[in-house]
Amino acid sequence: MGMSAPETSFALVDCDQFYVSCERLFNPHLCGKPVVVLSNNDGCAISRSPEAKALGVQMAAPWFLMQDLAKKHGIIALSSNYQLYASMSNKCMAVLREYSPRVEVYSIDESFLLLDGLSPLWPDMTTMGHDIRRKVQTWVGLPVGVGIGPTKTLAKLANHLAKKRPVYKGVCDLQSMAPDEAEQIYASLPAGEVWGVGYRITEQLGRMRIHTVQDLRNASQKSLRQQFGVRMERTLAELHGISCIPLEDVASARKQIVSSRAYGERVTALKEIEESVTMYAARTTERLRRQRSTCAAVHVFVETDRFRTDEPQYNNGRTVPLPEPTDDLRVITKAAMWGLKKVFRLGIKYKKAGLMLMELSEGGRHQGTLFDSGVSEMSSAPLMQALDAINQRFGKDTLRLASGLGQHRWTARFDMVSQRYTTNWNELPLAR
DNA sequence: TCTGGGGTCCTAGGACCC
DNA sequence: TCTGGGGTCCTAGGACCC
Repeated sequence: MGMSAPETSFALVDCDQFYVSCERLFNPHLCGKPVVVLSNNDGCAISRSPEAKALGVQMAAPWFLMQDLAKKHGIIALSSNYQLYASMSNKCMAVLREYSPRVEVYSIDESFLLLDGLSPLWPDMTTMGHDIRRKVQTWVGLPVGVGIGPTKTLAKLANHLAKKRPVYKGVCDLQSMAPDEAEQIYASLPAGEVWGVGYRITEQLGRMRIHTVQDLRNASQKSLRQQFGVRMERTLAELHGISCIPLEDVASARKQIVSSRAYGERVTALKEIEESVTMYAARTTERLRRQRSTCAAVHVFVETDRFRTDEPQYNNGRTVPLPEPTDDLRVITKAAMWGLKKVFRLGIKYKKAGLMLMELSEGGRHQGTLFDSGVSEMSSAPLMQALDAINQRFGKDTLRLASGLGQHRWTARFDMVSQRYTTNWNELPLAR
């Protein structure tokens, strides 16, 4: 009798075209039509409906280049609404936590679930996968795919199969397959589909005649390690079912916090850049406090338009050490303004500016007032519209949507009986 | 003429992820 | 005219130390 190794198992649950799916939930007229969600300044398409993908809209495609295509096929383009997506994401994650006590929220639309010890609860894990799909669809209204495997890398790959190959109907469990069946699938997948194998490495692998996932699995561990480093070595082990990337279900504090934005129009005046950097200081400091950290250095940077290759480029940044670790907005803003003056040059057309909080440490001293500028005066109109749409769609008595705006938590409530909105503004408990 | 060996810390750059 | 924003980790090389 052979002892079977205690095998660990992961699921990756990921929402299809997350941003577009959220928008469709609030506006069902968008269903079945080509839809894209755009990035800041309506720059790039960052989420595409299947219909838009079929028309050839690529991920991160510059939207101004798609105008003809959009007009011709009636592609609907929407500006992004992150507060809404974050809210929907939380709802999804709450459903997933009913399936496993160990959930790692990997991104706004993806979670890893540790499945160890759960198999007695289900006839098989594919059944569980379909149950997850059904429940998220019913309770939250969003379509998800489920991939299952003995490592996170294989669960990711399985998730890709679940979404791309109709035969799986949205759930793919690599662990339920016979080894030769799995190998056939690996031989049909390009190596670039593997988590951690990006554009550059795919190119290099191609030159080594490594084209498919199966080719990669058959490659020599030593030579991969030598050419690509320890991360690739780990990826290889994971492809062989040896789990070496653990579940991180305790969210760790950020090591750096960035806020930056490209300007809609190019900017030449210091004053305007100062205004935006003041905003970035407030945003980053809020996040800093939310995770109860302090920072010991502030990095401010400015850039010209990198796409205007016909014009001279200027990229500069300055790291300003702080006298002591702090989360005081006044100190951080002051340091940022000082650094900005050091990198600002007259006569340059700036396209982008940003701020990074560095050398973060957890705990530490929290002091001062968090907000002294007008960041909280964001428009609540889009949120109101969204709330309206949710109510129309679900017809419930009341629905609540909370959002952090500046130093306040804003909660809107819609009462279907009285047909009235009520809003609450609460002080956000950031400082201890 | 000859020009060690071992260690740490820091930074820039590269690659990846969503 | 118009091209996103926010992260992580690893490595190589230089400075510096004894």
